[in-house]
Formats: sequence, structure tokens, C-alpha cells
Amino acid sequence: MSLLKKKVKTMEELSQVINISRPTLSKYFHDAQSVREKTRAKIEEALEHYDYRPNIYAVNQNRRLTKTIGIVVPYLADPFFAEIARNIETRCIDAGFAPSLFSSHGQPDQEIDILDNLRSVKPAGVLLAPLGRISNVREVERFCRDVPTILFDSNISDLGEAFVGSDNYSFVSQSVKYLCDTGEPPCFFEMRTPANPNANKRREAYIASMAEQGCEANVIKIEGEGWDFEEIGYGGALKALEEHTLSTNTVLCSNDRLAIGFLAACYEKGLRVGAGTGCSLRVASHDDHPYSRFTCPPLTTVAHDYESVSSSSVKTLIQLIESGGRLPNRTEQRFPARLVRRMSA
Amino acid sequence: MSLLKKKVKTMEELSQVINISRPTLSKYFHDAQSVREKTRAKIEEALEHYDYRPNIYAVNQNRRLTKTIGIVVPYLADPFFAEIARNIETRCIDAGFAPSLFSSHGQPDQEIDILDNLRSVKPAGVLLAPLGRISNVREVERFCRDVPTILFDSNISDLGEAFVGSDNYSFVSQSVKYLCDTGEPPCFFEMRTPANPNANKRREAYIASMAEQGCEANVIKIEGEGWDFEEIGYGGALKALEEHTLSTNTVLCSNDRLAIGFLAACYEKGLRVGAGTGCSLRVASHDDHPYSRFTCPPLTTVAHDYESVSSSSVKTLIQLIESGGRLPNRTEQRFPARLVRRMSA
DNA sequence: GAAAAAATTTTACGCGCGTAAATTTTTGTT
DNA sequence: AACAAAAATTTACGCGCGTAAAATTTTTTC
Repeated sequence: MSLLKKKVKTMEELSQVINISRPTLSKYFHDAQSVREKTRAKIEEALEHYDYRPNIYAVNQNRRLTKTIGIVVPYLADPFFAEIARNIETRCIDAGFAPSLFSSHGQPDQEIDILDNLRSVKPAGVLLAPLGRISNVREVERFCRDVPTILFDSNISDLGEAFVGSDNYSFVSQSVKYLCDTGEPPCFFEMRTPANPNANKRREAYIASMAEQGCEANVIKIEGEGWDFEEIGYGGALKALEEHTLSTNTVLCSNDRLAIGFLAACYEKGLRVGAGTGCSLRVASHDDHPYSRFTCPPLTTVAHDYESVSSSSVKTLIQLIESGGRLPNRTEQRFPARLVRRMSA
Repeated sequence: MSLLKKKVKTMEELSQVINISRPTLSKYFHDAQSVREKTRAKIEEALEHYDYRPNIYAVNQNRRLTKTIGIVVPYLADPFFAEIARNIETRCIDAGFAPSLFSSHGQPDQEIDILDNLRSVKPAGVLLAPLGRISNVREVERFCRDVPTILFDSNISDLGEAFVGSDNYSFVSQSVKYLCDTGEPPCFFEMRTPANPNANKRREAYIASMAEQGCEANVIKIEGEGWDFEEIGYGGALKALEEHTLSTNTVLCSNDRLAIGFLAACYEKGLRVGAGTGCSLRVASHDDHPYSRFTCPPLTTVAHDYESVSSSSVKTLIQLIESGGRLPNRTEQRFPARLVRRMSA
């Protein structure tokens, strides 16, 4: 079918074979409803017989606004970000935009490189999940001044036109309460110097939640840099188990990837994890990572509201775009999380 | 520093403040070595004081060839593809290209949409890991005729100018030999209708390898569609364990993600997996998925030569680009794999 | 040191399309 | 049916840059 269509290179040519002016065609492609019905019929009939695609470079050179939306995540090899990126991508397409996905791969200079390239793409807007603590904040700020940007997942105060993410307090208060209600109060297992600002919020929420429960907080900080969280969690867990630094039989990990490493270490040490009899340790965590269902035992965790976060991110961005790139005031939206009970605690 | 630079919008303006002609500047940006040294010095000195970025849309409209490389993978939420995409991305950047990453999300129509969009981007070349069996082969073929494309990971015969991937026989012969040498010969655990063509190659290799070892082959086909391999593996394993359809104590999974599901089912059933005493089952697999180190027990698997596959993919594509989009004959490159012994077998 | 050759720069034109302003056609009113 | 108002179409121009061909400068040759 489409193989038989004659290729037409330019809008000019097409306008000639169809016997209307090129600008009318241009209008049609911009908004099919803006031309008279008879003209539209002629155009669409011609489109059946000719294979024509507007030159996006010529289009974008002249249009004030591109239809591109940049999506930047800190680490795409993390299935959590892959999943949320997929969700956001789909919503952008449905809204008539062309999403363009980038990963900083955990490196601040890569993040800036991406933003620099993005700048010359002149995107309608950008959804940015920044690296966090290690981000080059000055450069990111400079970018946000030039391009309508909305932060998601990780907040950096005052950067971007809005923030959309999850409510870390909601995560931790639920996990702490659940663990306290069903057994010993948990210690908190985290990296000493986490790149992600959510980690700090979660620690604070842990301390506050423990106080609410009338329990004493105990934070275990493990060493390690970078994004190999499983490896870091594994190493830290081995050390903690060998040195018996755990003050309780219940461990609450800052995030699921650390917990996955923790569980691997427990298995290696022959420790049975879970709430049942014969178990020596309970482990819980936060994020509802795509793999947390398949750990051994399956991980009790607190789930992001993926749908709400991605939906709201895209909605807010489109609103931002429609109001010309600036919002009256910077809003911060945080969605509550949901406890997912599995076998590990 | 850069905040003080005066913004210059067009090459024209820049050429005026620097007092040379615009085309000379154009030459400089295309190839800095192509202008006289004194001129170059003048330009680079000006670039210190003025903030100018060429308009990529104007550039790409006029250049015969874009510097964009399209990378298309079937499922980015699979860390295997995320990892190989990252590797390839980096190599493209190092080679002076601008990679653009897309995921088909397991859907054939999405794959075609991506290729359609890619077509109007006029990329210098495309690295495509197709969905496989479910791909719309006719449309993919049409794309390959228009755009210089190299297939990787999954081969579709005669499509694209070349194929780069892993040698499935190398994977399976090693795992089968190892398992036979160290215990009972394995049965083969796979999806009944896998989308990925590598799965078929692996089954054939399993049967051939078992024959070589003088053992009888036994293939267990489980139900399930889509890309939720862990879930499918988990469900299939539960069924197989409950119905006692396993003819041996050794299971070789087609890929690591199925194995992750299999291990979860074993844990749930209270079966201890491994080669040691007290273990009732050995499980091994293929791919060396990023998470296979952290399963319980850690997964014995066979590793892709990630580096070679991605390096060769990019090299072959650049060679293709430099020879003007066509290669004398379609080559197929397959890299051998490497056995990784862990605790599961 | 003058003429020829080579390297560099400039002139001139076009890429494919968006869009304001001018023109034409259609619609609505009396 | 005549005319004004509204809607659609066309004319005319420009976007920022690549590039062939022409003009200039620099280097080489004897």
C-alpha cells in the first residue's frame, strides 16, 4: 500500500500537485481544523496518494516553540527510573509532544552536558529528575532560567518552576508504624553520603516516626559512593552482620536497592529473613522497586504512586508550557505512598 | 564566568564582531582545522567572550548528514538493555555523534512509530535491537532501506546492513557442559512462544549440546506473553514444582530474568537451591543480568561480552556511515560468552 | 622577485517552512 | 440582489546556515 505512494519531498511540491498554495498546507499541518472543509478534503485525499513528511528541521527553525519535551533521569539502568520514564514518555506522546529521554548515568558533568544539548533543541519544556547533592546546582539553575523546567522525584529547593514527587514522610511513617506494631522497632539502614536528597528526608522521617512511636532511633550509616546500591547494601550488610552492629532484629532500609543487597548478604550468612518462626531478621524498605516482588523472601516495602507522580509531572509541565514558560509561584506536590506487605517483614 | 559572556544569536552576528565572513565561521564549526591558524585564533578568542551555539535546526536542514545516531531497544526497563544502551551511548558521544535513545516498550506498533519518527530526523545511522518475532518485519525492512541501520542483540535475517550480537551457542554449550560435568544434566526452562529470536537459538543450542554430552534433552515450555519475564518464570516454576514435571535436579533457564522468577518460586516452596549438601536443586541461566549477583543464591550464569558487542556495534555503524550508508555485504558478528560460576549451580 | 600554484576567504544562492500583511472568497444582513 | 463583515487563501519575506563558485590571499617555484 504505502509502498505505492509517490514520495513528495517538499510542501511546495505537494501544494502544486494539489493545486493550493503552500501556506494553506502549512496551516493545515499546524491545525487541520483551520482550513475550509473542502480544502481539507482535497489535502487529505492527496495525502492518500503521496508520501510526504514535513521537514522537522525547517519546521522547528521557524516555529516559536518546538513540540519536544526533554526527560532527564539520573540513572536509567535503575528500573525504577526506567519505569517512571516509560510512564511519562507515554503521557507526553498522548498529549501530542515528542519526548526525548536522557540519562545522566550518575555523573554531574553528564547531567550538564545533557542540559546544554537540550538547550539548543529548544524544547517546549523539560522534566528533570536531578542527580541531587552532586548536581552542579549553578549550571542547573542557569538552565532552568532559559528553559521551562519541572523537577520530579528529587527536589532541589527553588529550582525549576515546580516540583512533583513522593512524600517521603508518608513512606517512612507507614513502614515504621507497621514494623513497630508487628515486632521490634526497626533500625534504619542507609548510605552515609547519599546523592539523592530523598534519602535525607527519609532519615529525618524515620527519626520523627520513631519518636512518635515512643521508640529510640538507631541509624546505621554504611560506606560507599555511586549508584551501585545493591553492591553497597550487600557490603554494608555483611559488615554489620559480622560486627553485630544491629541493635534489633528489624531493619528498615532507605530504599529497595539497598535492601536487595542486604537480603543477599543475609542469605550468604545463612540468616532466614521474615516475620515467621525460624526467622532471625525482618527487613523492610521503600520504593516498591520492580524487582522487590522477586527477592527472597519477597520484600515488604512502601510503594510510590507511580501513576500520580508521572501523571502530575506531565500535567504540570503542559500547564507550564501553556502559560508561556512561567508559573505564578513555585508549587511542590508530594504524593502519599502505600504499604506493600510481603514476606520479609 | 560564562554568565558574563555576551549572548550572540547568529553566526552572522558573531562573524561581524570578529570581522570575518560568516562562511569562514561555518567552515570552522564544521572542522576547526580547515581554517588558517590566524583565523582560528581570532575565532577562538572571540568564543571566549561571546556565548554562541549554532542553531541545530538550521544546521541539520542544510547538512547532507545529521550527526544523530538513533538507538532503539525493545524494552528499556530491562536492566540488560539499559546497560548496553548506556555503553553504546557513551561510545557514540566519544565518536562525536549525538545519540538518541528510544524504547519500543515491547510493542510492535511503538517500534514502528519510533522508526517513523526517526526517519524524519534523518539520522546518520541507527542501531536497532528489534523486538523480534512480533516485529512488523515489512515496515522495519522499509525503514532499513531508507536509513543506514545495524541490528544488534536480536538478528532478523537479511535486515539491516549488518548484525552484531552474542553467540548463543557459546552461551549454552558452556552452561550445559559445566552442569553436566558437575552434576545431573539440565533440563531447559523457557517460554513457549518467546518474542526474542535468541531464545530459539538457545533452545537449539541446548538440544545440540546435550547430544554432544551424550544426554537426553528435556525442554520445559511455560506459558506467558510479554516482557514480564520474572513473573512468567515465577508462575511457570511454581507450576512445574507443584506438578513435579522436572525430570532432573538441574534447571537451565533460557535467560536470567526467568531464572530470577524461578528462584523466587523455589524460595517460596522452601527448596534450597545450589550445588552444596542440603540443596535440592541447581539453577543456572544466561545473560549475566545486572541483578544476577544479588539473587538468593547468587546465580550461576553465562555473561555477554557487553563491551565487545557494544563496541563492535558502534564501530560497524560508523564504518557504515563512512561508506555512505551501504556495506558491500551483510556481515554477522557474534561474540562468545563467558561462564560465571556463582552459588546457584 | 615575478609568475604560477595552492590555500583560504568571500560572494551569492538556496534549503523547506512559518507567518504577517494583502488579497480573495464566502457568509450574513437588509 | 447588493453590500458589509468574516473567513480563507495567497503574496512576500525572512529564519540561520551550508556550500558551490568566484575572488582573494598566501605559498611555492624558478
